[in-house]
Amino acid sequence: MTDLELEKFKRVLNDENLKLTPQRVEVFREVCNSDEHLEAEEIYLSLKQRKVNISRATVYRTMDILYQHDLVQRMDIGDGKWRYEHWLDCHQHDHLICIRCGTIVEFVSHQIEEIQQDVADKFNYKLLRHVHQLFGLCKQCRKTPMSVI
Amino acid sequence: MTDLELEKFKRVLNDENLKLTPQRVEVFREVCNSDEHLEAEEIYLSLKQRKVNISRATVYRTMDILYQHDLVQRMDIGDGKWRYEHWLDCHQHDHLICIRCGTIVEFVSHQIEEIQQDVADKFNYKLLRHVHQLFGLCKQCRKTPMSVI
DNA sequence: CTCTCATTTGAGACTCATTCTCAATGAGAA
DNA sequence: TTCTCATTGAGAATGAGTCTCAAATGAGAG
Repeated sequence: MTDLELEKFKRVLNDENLKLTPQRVEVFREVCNSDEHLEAEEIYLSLKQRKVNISRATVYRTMDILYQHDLVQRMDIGDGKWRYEHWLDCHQHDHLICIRCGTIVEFVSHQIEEIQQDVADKFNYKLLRHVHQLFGLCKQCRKTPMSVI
Repeated sequence: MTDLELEKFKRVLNDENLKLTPQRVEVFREVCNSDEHLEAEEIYLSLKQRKVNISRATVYRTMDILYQHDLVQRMDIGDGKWRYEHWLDCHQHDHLICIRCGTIVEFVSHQIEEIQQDVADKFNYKLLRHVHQLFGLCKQCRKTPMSVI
């Protein structure tokens, strides 16, 4: 977690009249220091392993604040769980997901972004955000026959 | 529900050694006769209203068969519920969703499809399916000030 | 048409991610 | 340091979806 990140978090808490608590800082640190797409439960368990005992409720509540204020990004790959990734200084990107091993690759296409905007314009929608996920088999997994699953 | 649709369903059931039961037919009919993006619970309630009492479990089980065999399409807009739409003779399309009123518009872009394929190729993934959703405000809702929510 | 039996159904228990409740604690303004 | 609300933790509650199991039933065999 960089100073910049912490500062930004403090500013958000301050602007929203929320308190800077050790629990909130630890949860934010956990997400900042990982490059994975983390589930709330994983964050909870990582903290626990580091002897930082914070309740699940607080983890969920903090992730909500972080998400609502754009300090983290979240995604849902259809299994009913949110996955979070740190987001500061990151540009928008989309995901390519291996349905067998779960590997997630990030991609960016300005061309697609332009077309998305055109589509929204065409239907008179004000475009606010999007979800774009490609599901398939990664290099490794496409080699292994399906029967091995 | 067209004869063609029913035939296709019968063929699937037959191929999979599944039985043709009145419950399965009624659930399939319900989806075929709607142009909405239906939740399982909505299907259950619509049937109930028509005095067709089928248990939730059977609705869920039938939707699963239909989805697994490509007789319906399903989508998840991030609220933890699957929404189903009938699919026969339909080409692939994506969705533009109003975050205020929930209106869903379908769109197709061959250009985006090509780029998606290029992205998958680039990372050596075998592309199997994708999720592409644009979230925004529809023509009506962008007029109304946010404070009205 | 009847028999047989594996499949299917319904009712309700269960799962699991997430949210809620509420008493106890703590941040931070004065 | 005091005061006051926001925050926390523990566990209950929620809700979509799945599972269990006894009873019912489709459909092939005779």
